[in-house]
Amino acid sequence: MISSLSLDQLRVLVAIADAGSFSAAGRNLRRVQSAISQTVATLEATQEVTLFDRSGHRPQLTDTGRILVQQARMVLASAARFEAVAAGSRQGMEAELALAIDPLVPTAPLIGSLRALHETHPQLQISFSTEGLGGALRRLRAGDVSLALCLLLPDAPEDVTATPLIRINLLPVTAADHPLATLGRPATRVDLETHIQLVLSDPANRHGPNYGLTGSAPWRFVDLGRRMDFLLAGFGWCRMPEHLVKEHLDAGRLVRLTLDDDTRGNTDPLTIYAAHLADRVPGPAGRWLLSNLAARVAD
Amino acid sequence: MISSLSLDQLRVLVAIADAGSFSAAGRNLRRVQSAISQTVATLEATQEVTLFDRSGHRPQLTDTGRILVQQARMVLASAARFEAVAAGSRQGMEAELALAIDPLVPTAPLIGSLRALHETHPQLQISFSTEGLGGALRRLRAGDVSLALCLLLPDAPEDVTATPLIRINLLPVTAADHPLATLGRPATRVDLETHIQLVLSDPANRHGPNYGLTGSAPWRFVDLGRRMDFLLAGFGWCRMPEHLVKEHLDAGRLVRLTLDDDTRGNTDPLTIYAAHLADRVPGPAGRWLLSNLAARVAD
DNA sequence: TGCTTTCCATCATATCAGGTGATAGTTTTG
DNA sequence: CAAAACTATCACCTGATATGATGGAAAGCA
Repeated sequence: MISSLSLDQLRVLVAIADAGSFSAAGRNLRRVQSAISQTVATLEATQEVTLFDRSGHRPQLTDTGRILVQQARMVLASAARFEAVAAGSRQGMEAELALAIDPLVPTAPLIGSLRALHETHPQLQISFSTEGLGGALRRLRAGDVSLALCLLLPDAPEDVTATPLIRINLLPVTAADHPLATLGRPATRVDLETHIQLVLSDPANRHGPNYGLTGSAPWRFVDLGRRMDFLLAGFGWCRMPEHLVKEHLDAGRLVRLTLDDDTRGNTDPLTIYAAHLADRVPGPAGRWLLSNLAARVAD
Repeated sequence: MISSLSLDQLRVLVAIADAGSFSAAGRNLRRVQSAISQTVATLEATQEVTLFDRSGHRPQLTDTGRILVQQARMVLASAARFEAVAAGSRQGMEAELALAIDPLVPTAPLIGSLRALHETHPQLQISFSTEGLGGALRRLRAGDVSLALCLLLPDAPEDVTATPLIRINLLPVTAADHPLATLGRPATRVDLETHIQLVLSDPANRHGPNYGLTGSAPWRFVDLGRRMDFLLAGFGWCRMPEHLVKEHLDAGRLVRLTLDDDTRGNTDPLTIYAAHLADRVPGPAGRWLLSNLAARVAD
């Protein structure tokens, strides 16, 4: 046998440390004292350590023994976590919750909900991925994640079930020193097409549809942060979620564009959906997260 | 039995995950395949979980099973730490190393040595205490710590064995705007006695000897940092370790006092000793730390 | 397709770790 | 000094578990 150490030996050791004597530990564990004595003896023999100092009346933990009791508590704690995970999945709890979210999803409420989820279900492993636009849906379809927070444009697929979660306003904006900012009248399609549009695009699908594409000279970005850098630097215009540009608008670094009727078609609020595969319903933890998140964004 | 989970079950579970099949795991563990099969069955029964999907040819880990394998690895890792501690103490290694240091001991080399000690003996628990002057020696005598880095003034006690470790220069200093700083001649005993001396004193022994006490109006401090604050604020003068005031001297915030022959008696370098009780010799880790520290301060 | 190999579940049997109960010795308590 | 509490040791026995054999199913191979 590679190692003869057993959890039972550790349980006995900790019980002795807690109870204060071999006999008391035996009573707590419902074993006779001799069994305790013997377990300690074999533990000491197999590990070749002296756990108790027998010179006095009742055995006293040695220095080594005290440290090993601490170690034993840690082992038992991790064993308890093992059993907690088992108990969780026994009640139908998924063993892990894998999430994917699209870049446009606001992270503030998500962070709060994830923290609350971890506190409620400490043994649940949570994994999280965010990639370019469309990545969340792709990971959902690939089976990598069980829950996606994503857009469903241009069309709602058949194989996923989605519930609306948040609506975010997209505002056409540009830098304060950009020509479009000083136009003095609503921008027409021609105005827009003569300037660079900074678009988010699905990196895996470069020639597919680009949500909100109007102009003809798009620069393509995968992540919002980098697009924001270019936007602030005055390289072009784009539609941005209201909550991300509010501060810049207030500070005057960005300005909101007014569009004429012709180009206003796709300025509807964008809806973020919580989606899962139709044949793979989220477990209790996933549903808990969704309801918590829904309550949080309702504020 | 409170919990029937055993380390052996976890070893088997992990072995299967590593080997890829029950049979291969059995070969690795030198048990027949039926023993593996049975262990898995009882683990699944007692925890009431399904670890393997038996629908295919060879059992495949379920989602829950995968997570539980991860958990099992963590339990086994902590069990391995338990055994590492036991193995360490089997070789005479102390189970924990408790240190106490006096405030004047320079911390820079100590931090380096402690980090190296932790890398060399990861399973060793290191505890560390620093209190007022004399506190290290007191904790050593009380048996709280096995090793003290401390002064041995005014006299070397009989019951401890000490080896010199570092000599630190004590410089009489005061703030640049203090009257003593602009004296223009070596300070006499009378000069010093008319000004406040900022002394470190043993908080447990307020009326005992105060190392380096010259003046008659001492302000007593327990920690060096606070004393430094008062020193810089121009409240008085004191002797400080060279390495702590070098920067302030260079910057002109503090100035070194020159003393006349009469008061120069106790300006000898102060020796920091590594001390242990004569009847309680440090183990390998303590000796390792001392030699590493000695090499470090030799630079 | 047919043969061989590999794999797993099940069962009866054997074995051994470990729990039980009794006893003796020691220290503490009153 | 007696009673109580505690531990070590021993013989004994129980039960968990490893073994070995068997059967069936899937996969590899010619």
